[in-house]
Amino acid sequence: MTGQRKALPTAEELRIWRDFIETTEALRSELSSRLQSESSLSPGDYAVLLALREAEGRRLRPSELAARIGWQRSRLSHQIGRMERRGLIRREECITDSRGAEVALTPQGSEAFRNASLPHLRAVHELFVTPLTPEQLAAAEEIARALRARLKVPRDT
Amino acid sequence: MTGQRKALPTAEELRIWRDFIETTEALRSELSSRLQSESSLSPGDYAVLLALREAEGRRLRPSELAARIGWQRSRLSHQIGRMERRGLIRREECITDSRGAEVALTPQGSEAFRNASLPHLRAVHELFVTPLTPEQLAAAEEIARALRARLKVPRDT
DNA sequence: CCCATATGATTGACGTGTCAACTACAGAGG
DNA sequence: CCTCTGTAGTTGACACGTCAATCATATGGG
Repeated sequence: MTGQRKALPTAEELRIWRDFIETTEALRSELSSRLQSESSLSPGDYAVLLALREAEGRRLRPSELAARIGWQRSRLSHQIGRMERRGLIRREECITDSRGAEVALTPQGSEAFRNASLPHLRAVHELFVTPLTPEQLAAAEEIARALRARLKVPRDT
Repeated sequence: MTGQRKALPTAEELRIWRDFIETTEALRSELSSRLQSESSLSPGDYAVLLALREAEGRRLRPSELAARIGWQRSRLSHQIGRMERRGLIRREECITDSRGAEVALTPQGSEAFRNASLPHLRAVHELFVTPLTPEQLAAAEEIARALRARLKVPRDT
């Protein structure tokens, strides 16, 4: 009833927004760069390998894999192509649906993930967990929840 | 004295981390998509246009521009090339240093920014400011500060 | 059985980001 | 003046992401 929906951020709110978004971007970028230099894996590689390791039989249908990591199918398809060239995963035909495919972890992919995992988790601890107080960590969770709630809504008038 | 520096996140901390990073990524992606569909500008375009508008004479040396928005020069150079093709900015020679160049806002670039600005700020308000309580907004600021402090440090042992 | 449509997956075009060369000029020292 | 080194900026190769189009097969209705 107040037209708040169309309101603009104040200078202060805008400053916080920029700090916040730039910081999370820098954080992502630093994690990505460490993962790359320590393990020759991109964050995308890591996400795919993680999902496959946790999957029944270390294999998944592309659609199912895409759903689990929240990607669009075409993005995954490109990623799978790149990973297959490097021998991290293997594409196989699907028995129950000849339109479909299956993505399977190779021994090399499995090993690459094992080597990457520990350093990556340490980096997450160092760069995200350590700098925050327990209260801030809890606040981060609530902030994420609040933001996510608004994002899911299609976009009201 | 406790080996904490090498510690791993707990399952709970890892969950929070994933929620947090995925949410900020989704937020960035939504903002980007709205900017694109409402104004045909990418976040990169917007950042460059904003910096130029705020610059003395609406022009900047590429290095100075890169520094202000925190980009590497090569990234900016590619961006400038794309924006020049679309008529948003213009490259000019630099009088005081013949190695150098200057990037100047064109009337079209200026107008594109004007058209993009209001809807973009509204989106920031809607998707970031509105969903958070004042306490959460303050907490977001502190969290960003804490994370940034750790990131700046080169990387201790 | 055959067709219309839906679904699984891939592809190509293109914008974007990083990294490592590379070009061209500036500026200091001989 | 000349060389040596540093700096401004660009470029090319390649990884990545999105979008729209495409291909092949599945599937339900006549």
